[in-house]
Amino acid sequence: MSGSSPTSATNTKLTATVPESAASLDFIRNLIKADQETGRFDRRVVTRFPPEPNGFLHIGHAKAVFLNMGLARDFGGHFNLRFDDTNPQKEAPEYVEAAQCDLKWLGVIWDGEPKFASSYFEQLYVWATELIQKDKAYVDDLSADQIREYRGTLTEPGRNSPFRDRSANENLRLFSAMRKGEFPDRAKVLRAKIDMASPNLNLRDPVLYRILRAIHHQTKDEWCIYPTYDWAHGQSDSIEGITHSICSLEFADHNPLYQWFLQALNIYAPVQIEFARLELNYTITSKRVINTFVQQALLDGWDDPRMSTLAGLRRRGVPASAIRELCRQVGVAKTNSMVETQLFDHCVRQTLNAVALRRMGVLNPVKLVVTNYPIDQQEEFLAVNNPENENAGVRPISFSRELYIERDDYQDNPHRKFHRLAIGKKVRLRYAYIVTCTNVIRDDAGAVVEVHCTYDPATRGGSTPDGSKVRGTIHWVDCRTALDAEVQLIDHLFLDPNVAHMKADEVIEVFNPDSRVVIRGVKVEPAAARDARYDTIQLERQGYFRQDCKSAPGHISLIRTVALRDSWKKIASKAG
RNA sequence: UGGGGGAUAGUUUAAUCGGCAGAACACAUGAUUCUGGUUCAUGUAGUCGGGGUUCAAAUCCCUGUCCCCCAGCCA
Repeated sequence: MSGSSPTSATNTKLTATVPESAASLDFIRNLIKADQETGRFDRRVVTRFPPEPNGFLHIGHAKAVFLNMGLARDFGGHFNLRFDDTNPQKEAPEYVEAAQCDLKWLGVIWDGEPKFASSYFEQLYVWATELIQKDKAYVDDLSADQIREYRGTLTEPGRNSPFRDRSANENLRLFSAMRKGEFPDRAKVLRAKIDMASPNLNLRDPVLYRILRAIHHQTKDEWCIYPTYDWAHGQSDSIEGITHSICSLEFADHNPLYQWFLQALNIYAPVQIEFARLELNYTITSKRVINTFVQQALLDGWDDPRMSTLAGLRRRGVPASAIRELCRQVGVAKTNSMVETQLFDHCVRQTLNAVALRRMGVLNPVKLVVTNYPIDQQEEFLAVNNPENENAGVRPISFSRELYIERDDYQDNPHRKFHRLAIGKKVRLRYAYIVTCTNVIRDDAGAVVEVHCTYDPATRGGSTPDGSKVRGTIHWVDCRTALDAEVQLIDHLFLDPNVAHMKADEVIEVFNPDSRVVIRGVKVEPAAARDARYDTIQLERQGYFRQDCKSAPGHISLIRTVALRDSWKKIASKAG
């Protein structure tokens, strides 16, 4: 700190919580650390997460929220949730609700009550009149089209509006009349008087207020004029005492305007820092595109399990901690970047591997008959719930003469490295017995309808008392106890990894029609169906699954969160 | 082509004052394994180009190239 010794518990905490041991901090943490060391901020760090409630939160928001909350936590500061609700035409109360629900699920804890930019409307109005009195704002009668014309272009300066030189008194009177509803929607605006020739277009007399007769989800019909983002954002930050206002790269050009307002009003000025937002390949977050897809019934809704909305990821069975881990691995920088979904999948598997209960389920069943097993006999084996965690315990699984196994686990003429069933070959039925395939029964078309095996009673539990090695172990479920289920196999929603940067009307062209494949006739052990309702489970050798919370009551529909890594696929494809 | 931002393995990132370019994912090979999972070991692979300063440059200087953002009364 600035050399003075800490005198209060608060100060002690502040210095003590600066992350110092960390080998490498991101550029924002380095900046804040430097700010604290030079005493640039004499107060503790305050950050905020400021979503507009105009849609569902997605994985990109997760990065922003973890960054802002992490900053506050790391530096012993304060973290606000604020809804930037300045455009009632696009916003709705259900988004305010959903955002809080999604954030809680993510494990985000904000300090105090959620804030709303709309609760600062009166103060913003007062400040606007102050600007007018200082001859720094004026009421403009130009239409939106005319304002655009007058603004000039990237290379040509703009021209002053003919209404730019109205007197402060006239502006005050007109602005007050705007608020009172004396003019039709969009008839007039309040603009800052800055510089129509500025090379930064944001400084060419930006609009501060527009007339809009819309019912606002928070302020109802109290207002018919609404502040723009630029006018509301910085002052809201200032009111909340935000020290570091973190935003995404595209707002860098707004920073001079952000500071201009605060200086003109002579009020506390936070520092704005821009970072690159999170983009995932094969993924889109555009609200407009998502809406179009929902309307065309290509998507279930905002919580479609193929989507990278938090609601979609949650429904898919992705744990919140995996999203946090992804954000941690991705880091924070100013370089535009596109993260591979493989990294995300890795984070999901890593998290789930440690905690997911192992269960057995057969996606594409064929019957296996243990011909030398007594017809009336049934027994139970104990199967471990999670080999990564002994404390997860065991569960009983039922075994009898007729089982379901994966159709793929039998082959007529197997590749040399195929370690599963073929006539004459041995395989271990997981946790049960070693069996030897004797023959298969076929239908008229030649398709296998039953695989026949004999079992060795000495191998009970799957052990090999004679010390022999059995390479293959396959999963199975008992026909007597198996439950019918369906499974939703989720794949990329789009076929083009760069879809996030495509034009909205091109996106439809790369929609992946196989992004959700529903498989029926699946057989699962009872515990699988039971546990998948509350947690994401692993179906051994298949992947991680979660009961679809949107499916009909009593109907078992498991969404595959992510498949297991599969090195056999590579071996098999090499062999041809 | 006005302004702003950026460029380190395939991807995302790290590198204190100018001092051994380091990770993770992906990929490849092998070992272990009652999940072709997990775990472990090993390997392939990088400083945008060209000059300059220096014993020493990802880092400093000059110069060029490429990418992203900005012309909403959206945020």
